[in-house]
Amino acid sequence: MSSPPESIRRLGSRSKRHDSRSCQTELPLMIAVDSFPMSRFEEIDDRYDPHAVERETAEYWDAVDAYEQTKAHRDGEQPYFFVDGPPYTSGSAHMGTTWNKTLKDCYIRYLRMSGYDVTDRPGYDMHGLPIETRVEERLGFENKKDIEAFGEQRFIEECKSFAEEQLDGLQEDFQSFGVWMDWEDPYKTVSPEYMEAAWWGFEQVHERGLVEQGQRSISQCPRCETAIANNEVEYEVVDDPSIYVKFPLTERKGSLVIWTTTPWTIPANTFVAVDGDATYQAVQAETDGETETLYLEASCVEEVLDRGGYDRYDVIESFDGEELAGWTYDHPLDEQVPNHPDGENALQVYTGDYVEIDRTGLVHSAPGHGEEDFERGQELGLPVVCPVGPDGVFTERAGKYAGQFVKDADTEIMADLDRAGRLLSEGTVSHDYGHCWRCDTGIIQIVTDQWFITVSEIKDELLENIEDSEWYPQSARDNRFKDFVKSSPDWNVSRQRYWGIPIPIWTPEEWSGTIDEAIVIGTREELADRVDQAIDPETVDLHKDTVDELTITEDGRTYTRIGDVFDVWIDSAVATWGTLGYPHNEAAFEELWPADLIIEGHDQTRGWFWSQLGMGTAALGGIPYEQVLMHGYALMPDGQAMSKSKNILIDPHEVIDEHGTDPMRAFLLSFTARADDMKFSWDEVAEMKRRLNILWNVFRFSLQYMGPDDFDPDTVAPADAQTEVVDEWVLSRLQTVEAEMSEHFEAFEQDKAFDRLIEFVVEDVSRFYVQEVRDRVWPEADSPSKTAAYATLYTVLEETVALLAPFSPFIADSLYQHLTGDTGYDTVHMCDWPEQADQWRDRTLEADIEIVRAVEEAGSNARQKAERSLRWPVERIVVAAETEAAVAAVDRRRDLIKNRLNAQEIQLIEPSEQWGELRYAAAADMSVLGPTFGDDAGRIMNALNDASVSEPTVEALETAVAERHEPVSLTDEMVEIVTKTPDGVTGTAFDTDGEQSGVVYVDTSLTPEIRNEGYAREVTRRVNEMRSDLELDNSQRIKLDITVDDDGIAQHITERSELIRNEVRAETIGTVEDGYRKEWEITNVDSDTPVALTLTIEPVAPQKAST
RNA sequence: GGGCCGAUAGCUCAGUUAGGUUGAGCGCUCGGCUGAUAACCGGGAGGUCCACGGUUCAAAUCCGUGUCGGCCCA
Repeated sequence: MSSPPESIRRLGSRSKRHDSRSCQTELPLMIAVDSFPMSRFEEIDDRYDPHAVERETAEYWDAVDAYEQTKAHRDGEQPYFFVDGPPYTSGSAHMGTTWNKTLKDCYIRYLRMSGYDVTDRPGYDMHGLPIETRVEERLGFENKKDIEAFGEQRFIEECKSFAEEQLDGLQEDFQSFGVWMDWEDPYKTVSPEYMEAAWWGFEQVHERGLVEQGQRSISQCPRCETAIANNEVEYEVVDDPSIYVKFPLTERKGSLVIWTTTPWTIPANTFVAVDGDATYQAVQAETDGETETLYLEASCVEEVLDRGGYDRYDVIESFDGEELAGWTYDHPLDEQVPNHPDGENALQVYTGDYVEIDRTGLVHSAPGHGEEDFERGQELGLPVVCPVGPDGVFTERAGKYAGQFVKDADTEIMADLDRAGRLLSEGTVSHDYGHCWRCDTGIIQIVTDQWFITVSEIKDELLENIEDSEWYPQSARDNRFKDFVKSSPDWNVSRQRYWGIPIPIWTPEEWSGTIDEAIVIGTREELADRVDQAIDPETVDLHKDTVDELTITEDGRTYTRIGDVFDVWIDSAVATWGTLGYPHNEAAFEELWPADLIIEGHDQTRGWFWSQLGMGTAALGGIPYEQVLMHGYALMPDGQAMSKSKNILIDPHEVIDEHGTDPMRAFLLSFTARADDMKFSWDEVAEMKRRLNILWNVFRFSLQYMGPDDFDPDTVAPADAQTEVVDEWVLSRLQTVEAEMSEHFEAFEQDKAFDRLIEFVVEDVSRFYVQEVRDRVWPEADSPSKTAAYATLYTVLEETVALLAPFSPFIADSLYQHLTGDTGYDTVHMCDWPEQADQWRDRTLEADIEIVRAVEEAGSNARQKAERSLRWPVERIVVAAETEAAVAAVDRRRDLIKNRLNAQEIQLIEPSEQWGELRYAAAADMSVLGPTFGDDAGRIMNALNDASVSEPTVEALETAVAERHEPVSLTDEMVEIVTKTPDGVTGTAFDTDGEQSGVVYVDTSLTPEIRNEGYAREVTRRVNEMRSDLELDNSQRIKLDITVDDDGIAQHITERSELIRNEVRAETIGTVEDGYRKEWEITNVDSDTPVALTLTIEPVAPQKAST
């Protein structure tokens, strides 16, 4: 993505409330939404309930026109032309579409926040055979004749209303996914404006001389009676005949042997192809005493003769393939098909580069059917005979088979060949065979007249234009896409159907067949000008039923429209200008074209990515999109493809019902959008909900204090407050996260951006910062420390929800409203994307805290080993730092570590020093000691085990052994040095960036002071739990009664009663007769025995508090 | 049959650009915390990095072959 203009970048998030251009200023809205009163710091629900949040936020959006305002807010800024790839309007949104639209929404929201005026018109692909077949099914039609009987016009109406119906469903689906696009004004490929865009594009292509009519071998669906595109062919395994046929040679003895799975193409046989470089053999084969000569490729001989059931054979001669060229043969069905292909060059052997050496190495070729056969036949100037009609029925040309459906004639053809002694072998084969993607009918290859855009003529230009686009990932462009473009044939754009954009070609009576003689119409206006009938270009519909009536008379000749409609891929191919209403509206096209960005799945490489390149290049000489984000496919949890027809799918609505839209979106967006497929996972969606809940809890915590304390974020920014180390740290982290997220977004890696954000919320804000500020916000009295914490939290939260907005727009906006009330924008989606502020970025501090956290982790591990809970202070913590970075960080952040680990003192040991209280011992390795010392080894081992030395060296151990045993010479291999800590001390190593950085020792020795503090905290914790049981407000005062069944402990508690009173907001500690009583058990730390503790609390009536 | 992509802990994914002791979250398990609490924290177990072969001192990573899955093509 390119950078937005400076003027936009400079609008930092902190200044946005004073942005004079905000809609809020221009459109003072009367906001009074009963269901969503957004007064600042109002408490939020106890638990994050996605459904409630989404319902309320959607209502709120409607009430304040949030989408419209957000769009208007960027009106006139730097334009960003995003183009929506139109989903096809048959059926509802599946997980793949959901992922696709969610990605689009995420990037559009991000781009808007980054300051762009983004085009966001959604589109729908509404023409084409799939809809026709669905409508045919609905109406119970069998074939085209039913449609003709029903009436073209009525049928087109039915298709239109079916498509509109489906469109409505999709619109609802997409909105329920929280996608913000211009749902009021989608582009529809069936509208006259849009159809005109296709006409216009086609006319441009024609003017470049790239339109022609011609014969081609095409895939035909005999039921739909139309050509279908290669990518509309679905392959399925079917059983077909597998026959070896002898073609009798005319000028020499014997027969060529060919193999085919389509006996019905033999009537059209025109030549036999061989591999010029292969070796063929003449074989004398014998069966039942009769011999015959067969010609086959050498490596195929044995298998074919075996299949033919011959008793024996001899190879009598060898030929290069080249030598066979020119041999002539009799048509194998010469009696049954008298009018078979014939002529000077027909019924001969030719070389062909499509010949594969399998089966027989000789290929039966019928230019009237197969694509390769057709092309080779054209080269050779052979006649093209196709004795099959568009409905798959043999024509008169097929002789005795005329009137039969081709597949039905297979049996008879094989029988006839057999009778003539020309069937060498007959069997069946299971193989992939093409079927119509809509009606599942087996396709046939036939040659018919079709209209083409001759993209093969501009292949170099296509490949050059590809270079003008950036793909994410780029490898998809350079491998997959280029390969496809290199091998793409001319584009057959004609379909013999009804529901499509009519091809705007009018041909005269007695037309010669050349394009020069035809008329191509580009616009509605031109149509109105030239046709004989009076039509209004503003209102005319362009569908087949209308335009087929229109004639053109020029220079005394009358022209009628050809009957065909466009391949539906033409429709979406013109989307970049169709979506702008071009050519009808010129201004937007001039300003915006080509598209800045398109986002689609990798199946579109051969679909929309290609069709747009082809059409854009042929019509306008350029690629119509500059950036492509190509994502993967949505798969089932087990990695299988989803399939609607097999009912193997995850319905997005089911996911929303179960977990909510925001968690689903977060899940979808947490995957890379760069080509990899996504496996759906229910668990991960639930996990996303849990993570969003953590953010929810952070808000709950913050609002609980900011509200009652009347904190005013508009008067205190962090820069004005007395911020402390953790405040500065979390603000620095925020800047880092913002910088990283922007970087990832620019690289179209929203998944990584999202990771950074969630990690920040969970690890830094929730687990560290909130824990750290709790003590600061608890006291009721105002303090600079508390204010700084609020100001920090406010900034962090406000920017965090902005960062979250593209991912989970509902919860982000809901939290934003709770935070800003009526002081902010009406929606978080109007905010500027938070940019990092250098003033808060402090890398040293961030690195320090990383070390602090590593020390803390090791410290809490050491505490756990010593079984001393965090509630209990420890006398001291010794950090033996092993790196200079650790020394510096621990030294600088002593207080923080003290606080986090509840220690009274932090002692720092530098790498050059040794902690004097440590001792070292050795574990002997007997596998080394044994061979070295023999009998003595056991005694040396004992001496080593008893040793306790002050330095971790072999020399020190030698000395120790010498004192207990006798001097010996030890090596490093003989011993492993182990550390012995003083009594009451446990240690755990810590590391940073994978490097061991030191050891944290915790001294758990008890002192009277520690006992006072520890027992007091045991009491406060339990009292506070009881306050929670009673659901008391934070400010509620209580009376407290403490009874403990141990005089020593009672004494410790008494000595800290002041602390307890403050921590639990108790007015008095004494006898409470009538309160909430609870029995507890605490542990006497000295004797490790349980002690009964009874606590009673009673809320006191609030006096008119002065606080 | 061909092209492209993927395969790493029970699950979802990092790590592959540039070879150097495989990581995270979830789940499981043990423990802790308890004024955000249906939240949160710490410890632990858990791996043939799909298989085989090659290059290399050294391969999850590079090369080759194969298997499985996905997309596209025939």
